[in-house]
Amino acid sequence: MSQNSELTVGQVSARSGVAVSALHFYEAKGLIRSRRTAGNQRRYSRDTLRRIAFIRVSQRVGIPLKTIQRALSALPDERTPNREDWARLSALWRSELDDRIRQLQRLRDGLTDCIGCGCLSLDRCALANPGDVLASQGPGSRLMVAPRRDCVQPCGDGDEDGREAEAVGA
Amino acid sequence: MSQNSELTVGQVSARSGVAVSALHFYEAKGLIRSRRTAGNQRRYSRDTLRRIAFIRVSQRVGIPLKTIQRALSALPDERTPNREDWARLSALWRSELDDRIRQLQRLRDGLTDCIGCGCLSLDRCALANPGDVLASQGPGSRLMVAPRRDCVQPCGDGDEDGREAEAVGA
DNA sequence: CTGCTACCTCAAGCTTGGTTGAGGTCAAGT
DNA sequence: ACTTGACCTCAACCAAGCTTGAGGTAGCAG
Repeated sequence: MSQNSELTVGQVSARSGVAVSALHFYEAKGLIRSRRTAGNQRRYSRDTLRRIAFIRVSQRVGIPLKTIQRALSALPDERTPNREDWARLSALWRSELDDRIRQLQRLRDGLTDCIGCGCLSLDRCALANPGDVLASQGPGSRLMVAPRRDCVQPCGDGDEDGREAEAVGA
Repeated sequence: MSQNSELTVGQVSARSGVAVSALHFYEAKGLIRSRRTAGNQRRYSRDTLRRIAFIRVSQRVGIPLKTIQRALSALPDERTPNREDWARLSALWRSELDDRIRQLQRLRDGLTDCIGCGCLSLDRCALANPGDVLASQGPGSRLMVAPRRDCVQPCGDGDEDGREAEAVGA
């Protein structure tokens, strides 16, 4: 058995539930590293599993791989990361996560109001989060709703007219 | 002025903050519709702004465009949607949003524990959400973490060994 | 009539996060 | 020696959600 404390790519895949191709991909992106055998095969140290765990958790928080990579690169090189290292890293996402939860909650509350009034006026309802730049740091790629001007103003006041000036400002 | 209650694409873009190209895109995907002038230019009815508002909100909830499209297609054709219509639609995302908030909260709590122990053991920590299939319904495209087996088991028990059998199943 | 801007179409390109496939090697079992 | 399975590389492809660019039209001002 290859219980030599080193793992093959297949073993890592099986134990992590991450496809081999994804592991290659992560390696290409610098998220994990491997030693090569004489025959050019990858061998992973056990803490790679922890890296992968971190990657998966981070993805679920909604962090893009690039950011995860940057975070991981803060781990000590040539020393197996210890508890504290991982704790420090995990703590990084904590506030990110808090933010995202708060955003969604605001969105939900707004939406609830909106459901009540049915107007979908974004002045008063859901999207009315001016300065909500961190918003939509959603997973995947760009939703990037914020940077321009997040706010649509469909309904003026009553139901569905609204000609409240072309105050769109360039 | 084209205050004829119909809007040009540029006006809609300005008022919604959505790029003209994106509006074309939405139209191609069947999320919005337009009338054409004799000269083949698009003219939008005012409720289009509300549709766009709905689209943006939905995206922030993390709903993919295709799903949003399906939802929008439930709106009455050839009758301007009223409050109730919009309210019904918005309500659709309500539970979705609740789910996502709950997921993130669980993730946060798990992560908090994890920060304490620093082990990043996904048995006990953050990712240990078996059967969490709805998870990672994140925006953007696929994070699709769940369908296979979401759980990595990096650390056995102590710190960084863990050879708890190759119980990886299949 | 010229010129300008806003508009049109269609195709190609971009980013993220991978997967799929072709063509070839390594390592182990018989 | 041969076969099998796991592994290797590299390029191509996928889906979402757009943007960019080329080449052309519409419509208004002067």
